[in-house]
Amino acid sequence: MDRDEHDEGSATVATGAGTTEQGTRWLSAEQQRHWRAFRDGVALLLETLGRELDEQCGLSLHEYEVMVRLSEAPGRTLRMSELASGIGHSRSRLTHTIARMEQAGLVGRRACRSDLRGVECTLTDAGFQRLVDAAPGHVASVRAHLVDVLTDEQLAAVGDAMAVVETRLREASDH
Amino acid sequence: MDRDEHDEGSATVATGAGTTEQGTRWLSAEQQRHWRAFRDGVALLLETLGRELDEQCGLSLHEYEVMVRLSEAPGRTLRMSELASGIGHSRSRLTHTIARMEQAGLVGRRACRSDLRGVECTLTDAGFQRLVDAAPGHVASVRAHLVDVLTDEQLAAVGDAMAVVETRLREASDH
DNA sequence: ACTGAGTCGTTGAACTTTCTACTACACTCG
DNA sequence: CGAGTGTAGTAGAAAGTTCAACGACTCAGT
Repeated sequence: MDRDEHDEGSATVATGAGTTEQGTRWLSAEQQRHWRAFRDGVALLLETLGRELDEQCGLSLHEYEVMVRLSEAPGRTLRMSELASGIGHSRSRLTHTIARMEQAGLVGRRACRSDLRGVECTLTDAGFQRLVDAAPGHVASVRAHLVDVLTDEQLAAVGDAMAVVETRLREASDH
Repeated sequence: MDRDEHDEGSATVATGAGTTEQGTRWLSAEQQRHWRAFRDGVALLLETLGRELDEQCGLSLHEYEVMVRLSEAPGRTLRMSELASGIGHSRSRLTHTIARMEQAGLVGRRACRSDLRGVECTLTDAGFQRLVDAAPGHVASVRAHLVDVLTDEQLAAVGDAMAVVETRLREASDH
């Protein structure tokens, strides 16, 4: 075991083990390179955007996302589960997040009229103002580290590709 | 406030607030669409890959990444800080993660000869075998949800774009 | 109406990550 | 040498996330 390669194991792991389950379609060197670049680039980008957002205005990327969704909803209000599925968080996680944000005065909660099981969550004026203050800095970060670093074609390619990925994943989970 | 748009606030947030800091270069509708597709697609993809890996072999994506890096290193050994910076985790986080993995028998630690401050972390045989067992399933997931869903050109475009993003971010932080 | 299955949101415990402080060692420069 | 500065790794507390279980309600079938 003296090689020193990739990520997904075709060479290092498979070679090192002597025999790995046959029939695995490993990634080609090219594919591996791209997958790894994607993985590492995304990790570094998201970490950077999150850190800058936090430095600029004390919000996490998750909280920001919650506020954006609420700000766009009619009446700046959404039900907990709509919010949760919209941003792909568990209901439990959202409950905790919203509880903290409610403490901070960013959102309010009240029972839902039409469905007594439900809870409606509303962005407060203070929360909205906080978002207005935060948005320019965040957009600047997204530009600085993603949008302005790529050509229009590259950004479009990335966006289109990830849209395909997301669509497939959603199709798969809806059966 | 009756509009219902995008993400980064140019219309909803700026409009809603009446006056936002002038001079902000908001994202165009196109750019916003691509950025949002990227963000949501990545989130869903990573969540799916992590869940499948965990179901298949009880490892998190982070642990898997640690094991891959160690498996590729000479002697299957790396110093804590090399490992941490390689995968972009804080040293503290890595300490906790490695402590858990050591408990589980996946890795071992010992003091570094050349630098007495340092600690060398080694993938055990059991850990390596665990990786060998996990790799085919994980590669299958990556194929199913990313690689095989895109054309070769799309994957290359995504990989190249994210490589640029990563390079820029690293340049920026090295001053 | 009544029952049973399913959804909504919450809760508290377990677990993971982050944050802050700390010890130990390395390196540089006078 | 030895004082000062910087780096490696750890430790514990705080903050955030996941998990399993629960109470409350809805809805379809009877």
